[in-house]
Amino acid sequence: MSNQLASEVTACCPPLASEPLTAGQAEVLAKAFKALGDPVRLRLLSLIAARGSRDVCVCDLTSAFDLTQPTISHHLKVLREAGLITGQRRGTWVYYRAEPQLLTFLSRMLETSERGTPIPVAAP
Amino acid sequence: MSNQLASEVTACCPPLASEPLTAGQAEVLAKAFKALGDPVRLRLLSLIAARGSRDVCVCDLTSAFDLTQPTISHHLKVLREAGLITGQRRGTWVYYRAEPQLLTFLSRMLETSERGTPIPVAAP
DNA sequence: TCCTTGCATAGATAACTGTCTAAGCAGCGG
DNA sequence: CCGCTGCTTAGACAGTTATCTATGCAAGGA
Repeated sequence: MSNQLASEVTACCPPLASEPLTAGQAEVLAKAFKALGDPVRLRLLSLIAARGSRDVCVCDLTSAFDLTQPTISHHLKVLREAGLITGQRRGTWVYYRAEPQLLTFLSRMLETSERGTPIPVAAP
Repeated sequence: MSNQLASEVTACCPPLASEPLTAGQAEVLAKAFKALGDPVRLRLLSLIAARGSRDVCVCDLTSAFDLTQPTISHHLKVLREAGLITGQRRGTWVYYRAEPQLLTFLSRMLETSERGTPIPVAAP
């Protein structure tokens, strides 16, 4: 799943803005961005990623939301299958941590030549 | 629409991995990532962004896909409302160009402290 | 003025998704 | 072995979305 992304996309690697994507590359990349396209998953990912290499128990994540535990589990699965996080069982609990390589990769895909321009407070 | 993103999110700005997002920030960011979560839109954006400040006629975009013109128009609208591209009519044709500021902003949101690690070719 | 071309909008429909409840599975402690 | 806790899976359902056809609108040329 994550390997699919890696194998399909490793060869390419110039940012979006430098040359057009092939249909195959776009297909694979879209899965990763789609996983980021939900506010609950974005918050989950930020909660996990903000702890770096110290992984997080699912029980700590569920308590941060007003959603049932199966719903959180579903979102974690989506993030997992996108390759953005990995889970590991230790005893009764399951711990997740972020995959910084894919995050870094996606970050570079969105880079443009236009550096140093902060987002405007308001556009005309 | 794009202003909503700007106003909600300008104040924050540390990357995902540095501190957890608030629910409001996640809501707004998710809209932008959701727009990127479709292979057709990713290819459209890359076709547009790859030309930098030289904008692209819609007619050139539709011919690159095996989809009807209204479908392409729909995807362009999604990208437009996400603030990723802007359109301008000149005579009979409509031309689009990318908004590098938002792309740069999203890129920074995905940055991690782990720099310089390329994506692996295959994971175990 | 009318016709043609380029693009957007409207409406319909099949497919997907986010959420819930219910049930199942893995460990651990009695 | 039994029951409890933490998490995942299954199934249902409402809301969303990607695509199409049909239509509308703007601009330019005859």
